[in-house]
Amino acid sequence: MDVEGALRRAGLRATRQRIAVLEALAGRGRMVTAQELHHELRRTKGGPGLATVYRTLASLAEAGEIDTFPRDGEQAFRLCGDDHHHHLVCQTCGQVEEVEASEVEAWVARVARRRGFRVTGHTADIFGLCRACS
Amino acid sequence: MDVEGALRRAGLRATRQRIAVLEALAGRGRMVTAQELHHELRRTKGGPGLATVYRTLASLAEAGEIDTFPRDGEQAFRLCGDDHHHHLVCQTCGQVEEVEASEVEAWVARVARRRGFRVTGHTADIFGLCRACS
DNA sequence: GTTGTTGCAAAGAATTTGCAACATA
DNA sequence: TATGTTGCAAATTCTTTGCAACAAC
Repeated sequence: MDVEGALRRAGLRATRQRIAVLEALAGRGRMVTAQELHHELRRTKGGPGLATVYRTLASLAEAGEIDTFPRDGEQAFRLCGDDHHHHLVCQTCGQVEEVEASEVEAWVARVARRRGFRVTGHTADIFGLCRACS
Repeated sequence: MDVEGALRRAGLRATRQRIAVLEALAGRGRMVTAQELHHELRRTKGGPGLATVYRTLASLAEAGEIDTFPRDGEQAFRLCGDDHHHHLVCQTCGQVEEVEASEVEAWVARVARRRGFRVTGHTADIFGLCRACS
C-alpha cells in the first residue's frame, strides 16, 4: 500500500502520525472507526492523538482516498479499492463470518447507474443462526 | 395511516405525544431526524419533549414499524412500507427510494445454504448522492 | 389502582475546534 | 524558515438515563 502517495494525493504532509493511521487502516482489511484506530495506535509510543486521527480520516475521506461508512452510530472508514466484506452474523453465539459478495457489489452498481445515483457506501449483512446454534 | 395500530403493534400505549410523533413522521414522505421532529412539534402546544421523541422512535424502530438510517452523523427515521424492500438513500437531501432486490435475496439464500446458516433477516441498503444532489 | 410514560436536567459518547508548541518540505 | 500539523482540553452535538409526577388501560 502506497501510504505516502495517498497522503500526497490528498494534499497532506506525510507525518509520522498520518502514516501510522493509514498503515493501521491498511492492516485491517475492513471498516474501522476513528476510536478503534486511536485505541490501537495509542499503545505504540508516539501514537497520534484522537483529534489527529479524526482530522486525518476526515481529510483522506474528503480527498476520496478512503471510504466512509456509517456504522451503528459512529463513522467507520476503510481504504478504497480493496474489496470489502459483508457479514453473516449469528444472533445466538455472536459469531461473525465474512462473506464475499461480488453479486451484491454488482447489484449496487447496477441499481445506482440506472438511477443516476453516486454511491458512497452500502450495507449487506445476513442475520440468523449458525450451523452450530440451529 | 393507522397511527394507533402501529403503536399497538409495537406494544406501546397510544399517548398524545407518541401519536403526534407518528403523525409528524407520516406528514413527511422522507427521512427526518429526531431533532427535526422535535423542533417541528415543539411549536404546537404540549409537544413532546426531546427524550420522548427519541424513545418513541427507538421503540418503533425496534418493533419494525419504522426504518432508520444513519445520516451525516445522526440517525434519521422514516415510516416503513409493508413489503420487504431495500433502500437507496441520498445522504444530502434525505430522500429514500425503495428498490427491488431479488438478486440480493438470492445471494442471501445461497450464502446461507452453503454454510448451514438459518436466516432470520438481512440488510441491503445503498448510500450516496441522488441525481439531483450530485 | 397498576403499570407504562413523560419531562427535565444531568450524564454519556462521538466528534470538532482553539491555540501554542512543533515538524516537515 | 514558512507553513502545515499536533496534542491537549474545552466546547459542540446527538443521544441516553434517572427519577418523581402523571396518564392510559
